[in-house]
Amino acid sequence: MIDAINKEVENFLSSIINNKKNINSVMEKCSTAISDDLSKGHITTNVCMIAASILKVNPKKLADDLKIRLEEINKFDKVETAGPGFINVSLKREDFASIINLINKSKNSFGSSKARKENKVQIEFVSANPTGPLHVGHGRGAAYGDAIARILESTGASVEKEYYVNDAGRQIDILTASVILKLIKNDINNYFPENAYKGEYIDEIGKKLGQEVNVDDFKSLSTSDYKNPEEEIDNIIYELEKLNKESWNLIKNLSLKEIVKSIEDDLKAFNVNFDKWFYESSMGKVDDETSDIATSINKLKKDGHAYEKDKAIWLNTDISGDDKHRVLVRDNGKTTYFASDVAYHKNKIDRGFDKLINVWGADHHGYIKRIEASIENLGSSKNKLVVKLVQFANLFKDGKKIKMSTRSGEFFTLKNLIEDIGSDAARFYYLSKQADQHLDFDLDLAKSDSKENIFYYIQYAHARIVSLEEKVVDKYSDIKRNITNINNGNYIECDNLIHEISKFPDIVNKSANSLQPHVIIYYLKDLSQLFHSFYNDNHVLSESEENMQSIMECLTAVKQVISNGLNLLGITPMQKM
RNA sequence: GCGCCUGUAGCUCAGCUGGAUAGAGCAACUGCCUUCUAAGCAGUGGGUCAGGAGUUCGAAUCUCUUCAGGCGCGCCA
Repeated sequence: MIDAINKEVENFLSSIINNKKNINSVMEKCSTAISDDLSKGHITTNVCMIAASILKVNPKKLADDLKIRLEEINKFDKVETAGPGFINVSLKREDFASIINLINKSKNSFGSSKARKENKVQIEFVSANPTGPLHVGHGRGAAYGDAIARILESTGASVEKEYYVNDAGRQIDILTASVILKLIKNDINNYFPENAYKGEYIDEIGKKLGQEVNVDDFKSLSTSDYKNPEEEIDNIIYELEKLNKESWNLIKNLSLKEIVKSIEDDLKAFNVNFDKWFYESSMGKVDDETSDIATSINKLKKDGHAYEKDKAIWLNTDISGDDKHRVLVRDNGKTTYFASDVAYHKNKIDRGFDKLINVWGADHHGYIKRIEASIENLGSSKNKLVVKLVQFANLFKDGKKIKMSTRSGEFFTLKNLIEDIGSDAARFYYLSKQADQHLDFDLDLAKSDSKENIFYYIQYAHARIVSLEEKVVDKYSDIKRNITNINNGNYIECDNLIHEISKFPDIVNKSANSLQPHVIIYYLKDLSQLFHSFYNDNHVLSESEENMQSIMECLTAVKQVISNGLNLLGITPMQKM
């Protein structure tokens, strides 16, 4: 029906505007959509106000003219002008109610579209260093990345979810050293450097490796005084590696494997599954000329974007407006983390994605420009890359902020969170606010049984409908489903619900275009509110059988929309509460 | 100093590609369970949309500016 209006609007515009370009511009800017609520008809358009600003005429006058045209095509129940120049269209009842049948026929696919079928999208998210368990900060990135993957997929994109494993840098050496030191602690007087990882998980990895590795050679480690913690840990790594290179590498690989496995398990428990785990180490080392990392650096050098200065190799990042040039290869010959990332993004682009979405912690925002520069310098367009920043989440329990301290190894992990409130509630609250804004996450609220807990409020609506469906079948085992009494206007109590569910496809598109899952959450809250209100005002089981047939068709559609919305967020709808 | 984000009801937040009287929950007060799940519903009160200027027929929304808060600015990852 919106299409029918749009078609007539276009005819109308071409009769008053003689410039094709201006017509297109008006069509693009104006909005013809489901109205906010029924007091404004079913469908509303602001096209007259947009056109008026170009034509410099009175928008109300345009609206009066368009109204007459819309009435002439005889497809609608009522056409009205309103306010400064809106046109509100009321549909015929059977057109209005037809959405119920559409939803119940489309089922899971209602709300999805093919709007962006050409888009091959890659989303890289979480990508936490594999040096410890995921904490609640990572959880937010995980919930967000996974949700936008689902939402984009439902709007026709082909999405690949990828985790970038930083397994090549110094952090992994520190991890390895930490594990070894824990294993030999009795032989070295419980010596433990300040900068090593201290968490319990280090002991656990040690225990798991116990039989498989031989740590005797490491026991002769000499511990002397160091000037600072940084130097200390670097020297310990150097010494340990020298004592037994083979064991070192074995422990390194096994520790990494353990950690990645535990990260993967935590994410699975969080209903997040990656399509690909990309290892930084798979891009090789700079001294191997055929490696990804060497070829990208060499290409940058050859094209004059990278140069040598003070024995280091620098990338010229002027093209993106970065404040200074960045080091790719240090004066000691080792590549930087940035060099890996340059090669990684080249790798991603070479894999042929139309769009790359990086979900990063907000503390990385200063990093965006240099990556954009590298993409441009490697001959691609930085417009392919979209970086979404995710702010940290503060957790509150008993009204107090939960302290995060990574160094000591004592922190509230994602696993703790899932055990505490469940994966679904955790995902829901992570997604309840725009990702790039600070989130105060109240654990007590997430478990509370009041309306303030929107998660349960929405689930409750779903569960209530499930329960009603069962009760109705108990009463009339052979009840037929149809919407006759809604179509003929004998039953109008569902109208608000019908109007609300018809908005869902627009909501999904809006969420996809803006990459904002919280749009869906607020919509589901509104829909649930209308449902609970309906439920209190109308005792379904006391209705006539004919009314009930219609009501249940409508409520099944409502249930379907809630379910589809929750699924886009990676949340399982509750059948019972 | 530079960059990014934020400032909307007492509190927590929606609304921000400009549009119809600025919304919701909580908290306060008042009603609704002999009937489908009260984790519910209905109602009342509560706002200089941080301040100022500009663009516009129209600004919480766009621009500039001031103030306040958060984060980031390594040859770390």
